[in-house]
Amino acid sequence: MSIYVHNGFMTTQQTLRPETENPLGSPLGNLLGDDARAGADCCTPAGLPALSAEDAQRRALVFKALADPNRLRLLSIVKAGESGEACVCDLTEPLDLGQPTVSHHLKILVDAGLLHREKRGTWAYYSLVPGALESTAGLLATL
Amino acid sequence: MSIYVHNGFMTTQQTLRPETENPLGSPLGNLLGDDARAGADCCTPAGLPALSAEDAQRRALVFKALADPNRLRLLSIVKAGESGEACVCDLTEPLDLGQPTVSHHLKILVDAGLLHREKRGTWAYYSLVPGALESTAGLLATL
DNA sequence: CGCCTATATCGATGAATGTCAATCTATGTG
DNA sequence: CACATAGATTGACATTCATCGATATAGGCG
Repeated sequence: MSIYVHNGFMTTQQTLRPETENPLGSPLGNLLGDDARAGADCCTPAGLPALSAEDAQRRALVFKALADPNRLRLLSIVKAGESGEACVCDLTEPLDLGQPTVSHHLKILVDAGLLHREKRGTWAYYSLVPGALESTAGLLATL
Repeated sequence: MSIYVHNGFMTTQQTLRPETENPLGSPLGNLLGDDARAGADCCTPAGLPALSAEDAQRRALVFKALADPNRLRLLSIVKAGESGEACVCDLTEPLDLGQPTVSHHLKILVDAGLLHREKRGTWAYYSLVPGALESTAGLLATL
């Protein structure tokens, strides 16, 4: 049994555009979806994965946002700021990236629910969403 | 090549590094570039990034391994198994992916230091590296 | 030995991603 | 109003990635 006949199509690669509102809800809003099964054989037949495809997709969005060195540094700089805020002009130079690129990265972090954006006057101030990093750590603990 | 000898011990923070040295083809391969532009009007000068480029790169590797829904589900299944193990035949079906693809994902997770691979007879058994998820959570807390 | 099974690796391909230059939008200021 | 500035958006390009089919390796069995 179980010759690897894969008749599937795009079962795993749905496009998830950050353009629109998050179709899966806030990536950090929800945790905990599991059911564990077990059995015994050569391996465990293991009916269903402990993590649903949707839940995995939602969590992967957050980790995808963290999967870039420049975005990690952006978070780090924002976090390290004494006021807890930073504007784009603060973030462009230390990373040695162009302004559009930084803006793009910041958007990804905002979409992932990690950063908050507040525009005051001409400047846009970014700050860590309270508890976001802790929630993300929770995504790992509840795999 | 191959033969990843992983001396399985970790020092809380920094042990999730793959054995392979990365070529670092990143276009921003510049650090310590002290180009300072005079006149900080808008925001706090904010000094240097709290996270070095190398550290960010290393951490991003781990998050990159987590940034795929199928890999998250693989981790979940491995973790959910009562024996703490799972072999590839267990992991191929629930994800509805081909065997080479699953093997590829597993390799990425092993390289990231998240999974351990042990071959017994014909089968390869994968298990969570003890403390790996906690260490990864630590990467977030110490941004 | 030859064959079967389980897993890994290779090569190709289409999609996603990071980056920049150019441009657009909004909010100032003279 | 004209003009300058901060930031976002667009379009293009090169790189990386996820996936597959085909093949290679390696252990088990007759």
